[in-house]
Amino acid sequence: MADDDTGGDATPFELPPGRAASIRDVARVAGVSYQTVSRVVNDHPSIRPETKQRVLDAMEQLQYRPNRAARMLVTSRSKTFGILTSNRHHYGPATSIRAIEEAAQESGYSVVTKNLTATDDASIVQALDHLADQAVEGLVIIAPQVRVLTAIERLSLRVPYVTLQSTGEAGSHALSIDQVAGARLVTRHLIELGHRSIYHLAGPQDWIEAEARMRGFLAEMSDNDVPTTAPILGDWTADFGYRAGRELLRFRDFTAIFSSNDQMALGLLHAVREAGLDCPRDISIVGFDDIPEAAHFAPPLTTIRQDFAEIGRRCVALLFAQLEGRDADLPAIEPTLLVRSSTARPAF
Amino acid sequence: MADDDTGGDATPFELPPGRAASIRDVARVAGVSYQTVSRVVNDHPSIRPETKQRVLDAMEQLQYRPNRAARMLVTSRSKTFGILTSNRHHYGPATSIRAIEEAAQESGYSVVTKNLTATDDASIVQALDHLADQAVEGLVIIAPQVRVLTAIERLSLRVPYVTLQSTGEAGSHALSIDQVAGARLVTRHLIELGHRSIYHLAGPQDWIEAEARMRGFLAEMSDNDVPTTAPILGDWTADFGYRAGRELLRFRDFTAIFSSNDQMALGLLHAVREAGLDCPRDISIVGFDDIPEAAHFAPPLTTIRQDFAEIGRRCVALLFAQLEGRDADLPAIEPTLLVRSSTARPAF
DNA sequence: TCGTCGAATGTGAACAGTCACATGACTGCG
DNA sequence: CGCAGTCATGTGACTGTTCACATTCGACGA
Repeated sequence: MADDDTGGDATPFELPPGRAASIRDVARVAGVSYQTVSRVVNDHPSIRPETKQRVLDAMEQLQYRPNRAARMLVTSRSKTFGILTSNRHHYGPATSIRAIEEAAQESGYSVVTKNLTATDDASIVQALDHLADQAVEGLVIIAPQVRVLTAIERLSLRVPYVTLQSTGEAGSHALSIDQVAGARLVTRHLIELGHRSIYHLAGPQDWIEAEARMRGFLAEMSDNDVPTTAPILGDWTADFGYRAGRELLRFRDFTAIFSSNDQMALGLLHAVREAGLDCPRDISIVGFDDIPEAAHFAPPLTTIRQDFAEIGRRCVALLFAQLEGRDADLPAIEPTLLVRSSTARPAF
Repeated sequence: MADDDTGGDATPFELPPGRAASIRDVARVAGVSYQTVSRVVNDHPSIRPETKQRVLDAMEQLQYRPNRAARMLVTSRSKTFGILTSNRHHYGPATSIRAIEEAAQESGYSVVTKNLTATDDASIVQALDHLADQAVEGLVIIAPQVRVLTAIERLSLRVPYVTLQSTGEAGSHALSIDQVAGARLVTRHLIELGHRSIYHLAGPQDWIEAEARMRGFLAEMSDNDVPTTAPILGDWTADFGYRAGRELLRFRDFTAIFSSNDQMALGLLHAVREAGLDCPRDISIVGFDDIPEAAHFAPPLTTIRQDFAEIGRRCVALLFAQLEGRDADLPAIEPTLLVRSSTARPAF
């Protein structure tokens, strides 16, 4: 049953050196038609196990690799998602990206990330353009989202997209992680400790999560009838936190600061120390994100932990849902409060 | 001159809804052959400016986008580089990745990053496989490099690759950033301050840069006839630094520690503080990398700054050099020492 | 005046897959 | 015993682009 194949003679079949094996080469070696090989590759049900094995062997022998380009061309599906990110070295985004990559790959998708260097409209458009060139089938946006969103509208990209954080308004585009709830959580923690004058060091306001955290802060404060001052708009960096802290400490008309992320909180801590004050004795500071370093700050930072990996996974799930035209309604992920040593009752 | 085109009548030419415009559609609208359109796209020299404009207009009108897949198929060039990374959220790698993406894109290349979750051989092979599926033309490796390198050998990948850090030995594959020099720099700094018992908290030894930094440390120590103890092998995390610090402080038979990266130094700082000691009065600590947060540690960290962006750019340059078969000999980048407040003369 | 050259453009065939349809063999049923 | 139906496999056409090779046309030198 084995020696009836076409020309099963001494020629071990070698292909021209430069070229990689194609489906047809495999077919020839296995003694079947190229279509059969294609069926094996896509494991079509009706194929004899014996034939399948023969094809598999041939593939092994020729080191066959399906050609993505050809498949992409004919199916006009790139099996690629794009991620638009701007500060990827931040812990949260980076963790999510990793999870996205993994989840995507499980479904045979790959991921192209594009970094936004500047946040002006021109570079946003250029970045989206680049992603469009890759024929991405879906988009995850971890960037100054409001601007990107309008750019997408303007370019009339016909691609499903997901923003990493809840917009509070949008339907299937936004991932409902309750940033607002997280912000309320830390704020309540401070209030319960007895703080009555609390500053908020916010993130850039074109970031939806920055805006959501700020909303949560303001809501919790007003719910508890604590008067608020205008939030300070930062840029996520420790440097900014430091400078803001120095500025703030010139007056010292507060007992606590809620920083919209952990990096800025680090800068704040630095400024407090430099002013000869002690956190948490004189001033309580809380962060947001729980980066792996936060536990080793001086003092270890009270913060909000978010499950960034889970967020990433959900991004992919949502994208697939949109691709398949169904509505995936994922329950919101609840952030958790991590009380460490940077918060205490106010001194007076 | 404008109304002599073929059939410039009332049909505005619309293509079947689902399909995107192809080179042939553009050709029809512009009244030229598809080859001419192809020439315009690749800006071939001999094409009449007038014709070119007509084609350009048609492209604009149809919102034409060249189809990557088709081009890839026929040229068998993916115009894609792969990055294999393992701890991308670390500042250094992340910064380099961004620079790589940018530099690549300038030459019309895109970048696919693949994250290594586990560092066992199986997942390395799987990751390389995934990258190979994308038909990447070059590879940048930011990962436990020695293992990856052997995996590449074993898979007989015929792709030029660059490792982010100097191996000290390899030729054109390795990027010569002088890790050894950097390590010598900090070590000398400590020695010059008067330290004679210095511990080294190293990175995982399958990371080439970890190994190089350790080599630099040992070399500088022995050059100055300072006796050394065996380096402690860490995992780059602040958590590890903290635990190692606690362990080390039980004996306190040293006056300084050189940590192979800033994160571990942060953990060390934490342990020192917790032991009721002061850095730098009791113990000096130095890091490596100069992450943006290092300036805000308690105390601000003395460390080695590396130009990660420049490294990224060079990766791409090297890759192109390898692709074109020429030898690019880039001068090494010299790291610089940043003295902040975590180092001082030893107390006794 | 004619062949030659180069510029500008067109034609056919590849590239490596998938899809729709066709074919042949075998099974089960009336 | 013939016919329908399924299983296993094969054939031809098509995807959007580039490459190698025509073809046309005007200019120019012999």
